[in-house]
Amino acid sequence: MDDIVKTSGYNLSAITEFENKWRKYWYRNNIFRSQTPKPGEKSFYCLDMFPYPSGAGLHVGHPVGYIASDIYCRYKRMHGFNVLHPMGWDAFGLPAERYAVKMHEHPSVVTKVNAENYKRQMQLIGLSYDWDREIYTTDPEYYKWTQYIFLKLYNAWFDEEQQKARPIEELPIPESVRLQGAKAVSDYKNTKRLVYYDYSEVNWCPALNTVVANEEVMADGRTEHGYEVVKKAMKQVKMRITAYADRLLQGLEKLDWSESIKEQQRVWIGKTKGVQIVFRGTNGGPDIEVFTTHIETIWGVSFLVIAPDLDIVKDIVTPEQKAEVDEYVKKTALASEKQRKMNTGEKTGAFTGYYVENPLTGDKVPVYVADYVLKDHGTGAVMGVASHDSRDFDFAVAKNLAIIPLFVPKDAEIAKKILAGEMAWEEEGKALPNTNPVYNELQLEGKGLKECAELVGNYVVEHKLGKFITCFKMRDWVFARQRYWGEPIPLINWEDGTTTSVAESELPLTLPVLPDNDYAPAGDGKSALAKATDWVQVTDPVTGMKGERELSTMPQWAGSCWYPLRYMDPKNSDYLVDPAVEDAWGSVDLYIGGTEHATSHLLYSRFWYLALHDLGVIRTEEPFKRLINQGMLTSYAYRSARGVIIPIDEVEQREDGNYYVTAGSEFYVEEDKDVPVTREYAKMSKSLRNVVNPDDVIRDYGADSFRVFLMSMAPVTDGRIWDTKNIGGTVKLLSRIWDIITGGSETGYAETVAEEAENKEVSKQLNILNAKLAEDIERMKYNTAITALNICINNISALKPFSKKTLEELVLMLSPFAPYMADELWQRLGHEGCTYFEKWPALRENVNMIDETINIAVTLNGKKCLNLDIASDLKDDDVKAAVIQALEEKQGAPLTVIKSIVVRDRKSGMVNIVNIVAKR
RNA sequence: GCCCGCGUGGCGGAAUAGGCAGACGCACAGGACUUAAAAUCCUGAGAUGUAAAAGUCGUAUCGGUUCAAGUCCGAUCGCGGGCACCA
Repeated sequence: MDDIVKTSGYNLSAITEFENKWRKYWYRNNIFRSQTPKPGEKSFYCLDMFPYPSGAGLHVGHPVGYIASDIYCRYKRMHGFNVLHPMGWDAFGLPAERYAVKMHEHPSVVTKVNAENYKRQMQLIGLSYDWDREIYTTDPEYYKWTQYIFLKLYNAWFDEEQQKARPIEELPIPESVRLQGAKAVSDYKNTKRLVYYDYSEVNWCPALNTVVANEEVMADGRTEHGYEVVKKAMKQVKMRITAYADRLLQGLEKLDWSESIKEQQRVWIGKTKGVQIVFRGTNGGPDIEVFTTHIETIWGVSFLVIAPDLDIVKDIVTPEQKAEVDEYVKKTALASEKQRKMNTGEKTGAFTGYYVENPLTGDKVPVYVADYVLKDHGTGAVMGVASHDSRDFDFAVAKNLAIIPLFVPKDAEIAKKILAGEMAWEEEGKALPNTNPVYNELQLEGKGLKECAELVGNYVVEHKLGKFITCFKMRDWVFARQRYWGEPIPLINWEDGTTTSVAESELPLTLPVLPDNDYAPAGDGKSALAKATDWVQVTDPVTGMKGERELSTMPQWAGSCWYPLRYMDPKNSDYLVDPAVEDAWGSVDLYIGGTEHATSHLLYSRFWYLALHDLGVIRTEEPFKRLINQGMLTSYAYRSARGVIIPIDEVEQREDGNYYVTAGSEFYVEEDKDVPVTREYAKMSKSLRNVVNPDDVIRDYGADSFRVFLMSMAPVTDGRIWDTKNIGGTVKLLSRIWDIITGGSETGYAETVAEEAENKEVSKQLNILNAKLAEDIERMKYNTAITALNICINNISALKPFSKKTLEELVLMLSPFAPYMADELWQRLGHEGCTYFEKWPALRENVNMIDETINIAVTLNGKKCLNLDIASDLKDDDVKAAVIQALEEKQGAPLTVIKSIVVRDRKSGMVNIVNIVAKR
């Protein structure tokens, strides 16, 4: 493996030696430590999404983002910025708890072991984290503040008028409530808090014996580990994130995030505007309100559908239909999330026997229950318009209900089908004639969909039949897990049915150690905490009333919602972050991580910041100004003819280009020795035996090569395929630089010349490199930055000897990418300490960047026909004349020029292309 | 089904704002050095064509705008990601 690194003095033993040396130097001297910025000091806050430290350690894919941010930070540092670049551990979570259950050991033990391993690997790579600011979300000194924030939100309500959270004491209590006494007032407050209890259906996972969040349920209706999820009503702690729907949506506009993440959040929030309209009950029965975004189709309503789990169902169902409806309601309630989703397309339902009246036509409309209508969206009731909604169409077909066409498109074939009731039409069309008086009063016939929608909507609102409303798809956040390994929720439920919060002074409310170290859930959906009876049972010292602590813990997202704040002031025991310190750093300037948190962490975190800002707890409103999502790293995986997955390092490529199992491997089978294995690529995973560990790569090639290689493969945001055998090009580049600087000297550096004696071209090339690096690092295109380094080396390597200044500048420009080597060379050049604190080289002045003659392309009538050398200082007219002369010479005939265009490079102003349009 | 993104040599990728497509690297071939190999250095290469040139074709496909299109517009196909009965 190590035969690639064999050139010059840049060989593996030397690399290992100096990398170890500098690693010790950096971390022992704490050179990456940062201090709170002083007034007027330039600062930069760069944050990596902190990892959950799993037992497997880092594979080579994880550091893509870490190295990307590290290069950026080192570059910023060299530009005089005070850089905050911290790292910590999102350490609560299921794997550690499962391990603890199995081993009968407190989960903090394995958590610590795993995190230490991650830290070791990160230091191996040379990441410039300030480890003095390391945090664990599981540390009581940390989760004390998570609980503190929880209490702030619990003791707050959302003022719709002001569109902001306010302390619960400021909640206006209606006179009618006040008259009913203290208990009524308290209950009223509880319905308004940002944190509240709610009996609601949750995703219940029987296998894990816990509740999981919507975003943890995959598209197939299972958890990410494949366990089945069913619906179950439970009393849950929830957070009122929906109150912030509008602000979360609007806030996106100001953020420098990828459009795709913003769009995912927009879709998740799911804002829709429509009309809520009342269908009057018949025979004295209740009215039903529906929400629709297509009020213009109200003329085509042939039925109404309500969600089976709405309370109103039992009030409207007729005696004759009761049996059928009851059975349907029961069946849908039992159906798992998965079954429900599998049913897409096939419509089922039951008739309630009840009728309502269409407010515009007066028609009697039958009411059905069907599970394709969701209780939580709008009013949980929709108007069935079979001809203009594909779901309603399917339902109408299944139940043999009327299909009333209203709009048809120009296309005659389609129009015919719509009129025949053979298909639903959901796009633009013209309104058909109708005998309804209101329809004709509004003169809808012949008008388009949108125009009709406006006319009908306004009519409905003016006549007080309905109102314009806005709906959101987003639901409130179920903020509880029936698990042990999470932050305890600081609430107490008393025997009189009231709930109080733990006093701030009692925080942190720490997790109790459980008897016999038994961390398995207590069953019945209760977390393992139920077993800590001493901890759970509380008695009010004043009244003697008994109570029980909330048994569920916070979801894993809790700690990560606010962690950027804590890094600024990690040891503050008086407050989560000193406001002055928060002001000094501001919010995160650059946040780097994967896309998998698009609608979870990144949304929850924004929600907490907004609420905390409203309540005056923190100063900033948005956590992350710029977000970069690194691409996924995949790796090849090999499968033998027998279907066995072969580990990546036990496969070799033969001359025919195919891959075979290496002789001597335990997977080697004599009969198959000439049967190629198939190659696929996939995310690194144990089961595919394609995991590459950075420890191994660094052992074989050094950390600098690992860093540069990983960054050279593709832009940070793109996916990439790891293939160790391609690392040779990177090693070669670094060794060429090494040779240029050292010149073959054992401990010193190459022979140098005075600056004036150096080849003029060198200055030009260094300036080109410098400008290119600045540009590429800023937009995080490290692959082209490394290319620029390569080009520069190619262009100057034959121009030695160099000045010492040149050698120094090269080392400094290399430093963010390959810091170990840069520091070693820096020392060889006679400097004390490391490059981390050095200034990035300035562009050299008085360097002639322009050659005397330049080569230009000439196109005739849009087609390239020749290249021409011209003096670089010619004016456009002279260029044209020269070009036309050259063309005429080539053709041997005069040219009738119609038009001529001289294109100059935007930056240099040099002629690039000349295009001549001539008569043929 | 809907939304978003992307299709460039054998491969990873470059072309930042419509201006010489294929930079740079990997892999490959030839040469130098070497007893030999490795390493290193030099040279070559989109396809087609030619003795070599010239020429022709070429950024998924078809069409359009433009003096000029990988880049802009329209349609089609393919791949990747997200959402998924949200009325």
